[in-house]
Formats: sequence, structure tokens, C-alpha cells
Amino acid sequence: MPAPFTILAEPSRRAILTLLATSERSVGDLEQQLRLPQPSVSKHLRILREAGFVQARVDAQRRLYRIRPEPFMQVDAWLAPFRRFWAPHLDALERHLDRVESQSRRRRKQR
Amino acid sequence: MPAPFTILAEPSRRAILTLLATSERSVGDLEQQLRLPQPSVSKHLRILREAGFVQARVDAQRRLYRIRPEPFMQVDAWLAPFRRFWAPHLDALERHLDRVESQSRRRRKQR
DNA sequence: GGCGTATATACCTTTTGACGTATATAGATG
DNA sequence: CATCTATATACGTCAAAAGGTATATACGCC
Repeated sequence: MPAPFTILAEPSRRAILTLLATSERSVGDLEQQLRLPQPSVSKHLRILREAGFVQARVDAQRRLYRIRPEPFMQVDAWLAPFRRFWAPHLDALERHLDRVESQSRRRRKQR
Repeated sequence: MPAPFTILAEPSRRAILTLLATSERSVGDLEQQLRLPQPSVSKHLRILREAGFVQARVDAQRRLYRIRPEPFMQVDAWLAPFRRFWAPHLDALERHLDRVESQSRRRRKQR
């Protein structure tokens, strides 16, 4: 299996993941949002799935894709040794990120 | 300039950066540590330099390379929206709102 | 100035990966 | 069962990127 960074090199795949970060989506949904040909979306999703970035569940003819955390964690772990170059107060940063995450979750509830 | 993720897709470049995370190093130093041909190291360093990942300073005939934080920060920022999928600091409210996702996470944990 | 060391670049070859088009599969619906 | 919708795959083409070899540049030292 290719390394997570190899997978993330492709802009359309990053765009797909960013959309899925908000919510589960069907292939057609992604196709519309990104203005990409359907086979292209399916192919990227296959690569993302095989690399563990996403997971599909079946809903009639549709496939609903959602994020899986493992490969992201690997990327995050690889990044760790470099954080000291820009994050002198790591715990302050964590608090900040937690706050941002909480806000986005609250927003989602309103739908 | 290519996106940071494009640069990081190459394994030798990630290896170079990981070595530089510890300390500043010369080209020959990297060449030895990684058992790569010298032109290969120089070429990767050029790409890393042009993408802002590293910076060189001159010491006689040698070039000493060191990490620059900016592109790493960009990667870290891109990763932010995905942290909620594995970040352990979930308070009660967030657990409630994320019920569906929590179920899939629990299933995966069992493996 | 000639030579050794350190690094960079040029050029060619090969591989990898993305894209487009066509087609296959699978379920839904009348 | 014929047809429509949703998604996946197969195949051919093309371009970007990596690797190897040779050579250039730059500095230090005798």
C-alpha cells in the first residue's frame, strides 16, 4: 500500500477528503461539488479507500463515503518532530484547536 | 510552486527532512546517512528549498541545510479539520452530537 | 596554477500516475 | 423484463517526475 503522503499529493483527492470532513457524501454528491467527471471521482475514491482514508457504506445504488482516521494519524505522527520549529507552546495550540473543533460541531447540529 | 503535499510524496525527501529535524546537516552527510547518490540528494534538496521546506547556509564548499517551518505549518493546518476523527478530548456534548460517527469508531477499535 | 573535495546542474531514460472515453455492474422502478 | 439511475472498471494516451551518468562550478590547499 502506498504511503499516505503519496495519496494526498493529488489535489482532487484532498478536495474530496475536505468535503468528507464535514459529512458523509455519495459519489454523485462529490461529483457535483467538485465538477469532476464521475469516473474520476470513483477512481480517486478507490485509491482513498484502499489506502484507508475513507470507507463506503451501501445505500441502494448509492455508496456513501466517510472519513477513516488511521492514515491521517500517521501523517500527524510524521509531522510531530517538526512541530518544535513553530509551536513553542504546544498545549496552548491544542486548546486552540479543541475550541475550533467544538465550534464546528456545534454548527453541524443546526442542520 | 507545487503544494507541500506534492513535495512530501517522495520518500527520500521525507527521509531528508526527518534527518534535518534533529540537526542541520551538509549534503555529504545526508548522502552518507541515506545511501543515496549525491546528485539525487542535491536534486531533492533543490526541490525542498524551492518549496520552502529547507534553507541552506554556506560553509566553505559545504552547504548546511536546515528546516524551515512554513510548509509544515500548512500541512498541519490542512490536517486540522480531520483531528476531530481521532482527537481524544471529547466532552459529553460532543459525544452526543457525534453519536453516529462514534459507533463506526467503536467498531473499528475492536480489531 | 594545479589538484582534491563538495555540491550543483544538464541530459537522457524510464516509470508512475492522471485523464478521457467507453463499457460493465447493480439496484430501483414502472 | 425493460429501462433508468448510480457507481465502478477497463483501456489507451499523455505528461510529470524520478533515477542514472556525466559534467560543471566553487572553494581550499599545496
